[in-house]
Amino acid sequence: MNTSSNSSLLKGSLSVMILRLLEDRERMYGYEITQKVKDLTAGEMSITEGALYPALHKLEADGLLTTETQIVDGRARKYYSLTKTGHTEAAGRIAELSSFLENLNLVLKLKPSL
Amino acid sequence: MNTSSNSSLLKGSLSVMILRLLEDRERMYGYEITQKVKDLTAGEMSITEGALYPALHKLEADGLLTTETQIVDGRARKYYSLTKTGHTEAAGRIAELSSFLENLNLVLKLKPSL
DNA sequence: ATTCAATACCTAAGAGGTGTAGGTATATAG
DNA sequence: CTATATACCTACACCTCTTAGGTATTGAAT
Repeated sequence: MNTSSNSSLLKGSLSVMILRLLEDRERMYGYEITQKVKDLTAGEMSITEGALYPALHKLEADGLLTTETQIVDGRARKYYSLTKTGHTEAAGRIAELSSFLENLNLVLKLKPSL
Repeated sequence: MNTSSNSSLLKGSLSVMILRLLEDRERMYGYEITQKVKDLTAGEMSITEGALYPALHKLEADGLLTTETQIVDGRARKYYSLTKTGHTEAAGRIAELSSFLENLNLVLKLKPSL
């Protein structure tokens, strides 16, 4: 994936993406998240499993997600859902990131000084 | 500054901001960059010196910036400018970051699935 | 039969950017 | 004479991410 050279994430954005996806979908498993991100970005963004699983585990350890494992077609799937705290935190972190991105854009798209 | 608790940068965004500011202004010194970012973002974003100076030094070591020191009002200022390579790299990195931000927004603003 | 791709989870080690917390020094306002 | 703004710097720790593995099942292709 990523025909172009760079696919590196910006530190901190991954967990917020996970939170955002779970706000929309209620219940997702790891592999599904990687595919959903690829779908949404037309293959331009891939999240690596080495980043995803630790992020998921941390979110769970922090009490924002709960898990439920199911066997589907002979393979184990670990479904993640937002806890009540997770819903609240998700809203806050998404707002925070959005605000940061707006500020970042103010810098990136600054009007040329004459 | 930042009355609110969080002011942390997304890893990798700082050097691109520096490059972007220098595309606009030709010549800037460190302290000026911190002030410019505050101005542009109405005080909502502050870049810490502990991040700024190492970033500036790395950009210089990588050949993207050159420096010129001047004494102004009794204080030393170290002016940074884009090298020829720096101009090229700046364009590339800004495009890369912009592309990443668009993809990130695709995830953050995804339409609710019905 | 065997091999490869996709599905599905995981971890360890290391790199690298950032924040915290210092340090030095000058000019100016109170 | 002290505090604030200006102006530079570094060391250390933290934390995310990438790289590079590992295990296992299913289904398609050879």
